[in-house]
Amino acid sequence: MYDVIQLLKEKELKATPQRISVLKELGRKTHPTMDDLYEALKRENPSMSLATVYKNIATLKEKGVVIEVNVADGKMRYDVYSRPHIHLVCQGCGAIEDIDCDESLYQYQACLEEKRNIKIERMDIIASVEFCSLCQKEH
Amino acid sequence: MYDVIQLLKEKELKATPQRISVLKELGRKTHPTMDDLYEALKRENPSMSLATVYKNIATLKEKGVVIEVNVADGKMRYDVYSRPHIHLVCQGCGAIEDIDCDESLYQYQACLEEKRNIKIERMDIIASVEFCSLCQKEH
DNA sequence: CTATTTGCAAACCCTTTGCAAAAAT
DNA sequence: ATTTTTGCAAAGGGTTTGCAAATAG
Repeated sequence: MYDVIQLLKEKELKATPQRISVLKELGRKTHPTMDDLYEALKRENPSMSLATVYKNIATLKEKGVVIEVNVADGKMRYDVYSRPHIHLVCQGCGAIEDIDCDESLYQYQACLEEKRNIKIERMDIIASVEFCSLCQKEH
Repeated sequence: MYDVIQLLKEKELKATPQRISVLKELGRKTHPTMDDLYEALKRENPSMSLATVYKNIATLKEKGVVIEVNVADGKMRYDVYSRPHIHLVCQGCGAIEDIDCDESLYQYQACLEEKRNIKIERMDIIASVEFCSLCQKEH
């Protein structure tokens, strides 16, 4: 677990209780929706405002701490950025699991980046499953 | 170019002028947004309603003719499904280009499908580019 | 003739914004 | 003391829905 206060200092962001708990909650959950986040945060601080969560996410996104993943349904999901990885997305429920790149994928990516002069940010694999290991439900 | 009337007959959908032009327009453009579609369709038939386009897209989606791609910004993009392929997405503008899978990717996908007992529907690669070959602009 | 589809307007949901009060540095 | 952040409520933007009239088969 990263040091939230330290991280905020590095990014020159004020360490408000709201911001601290947003970051901590992001570290706890994997790829929560805004609703997931807000509900959890309100439980620990009932005066937490939805707008505050959105604003904090926006700020953290600008600083490169958080990335947004927008797949499967109309809802954004949020992810603390660490290293390049793949998102495996359940088409049924939108749940997301992180997968590390394997060697062949790294090679494919490097090749594509060079050929097109681009920088690959992420790779999302959208899949359907009979019994979803991501959300533990049938679809 | 596919035979639109024939396709609709196969899918047991009524061949209304609106539906026909939605399908034709989808064949003309690559990954249009709803706005792209609606604006083009209104030009050829000014009484075309936005709701009708949405409803047709929903119907065609159910029948497996059209898939939605939801990346980069809050806007859906639509794609007539043909064969498995990769979407290369420009992080700057959301433009999408189709790329065919190469052999190593097919292998990776097959391996992942077997290991996890899933069916991969598509793969989206989100990339940033200095000069976007997709939208022909700098980001 | 029957079932589907259209077009309009209203509703919906998620996200963003403006602003004055509160808090961080 | 200055600048950022909060919380509220209102606005925004894309998408969906209810319903009566029109149309396809």
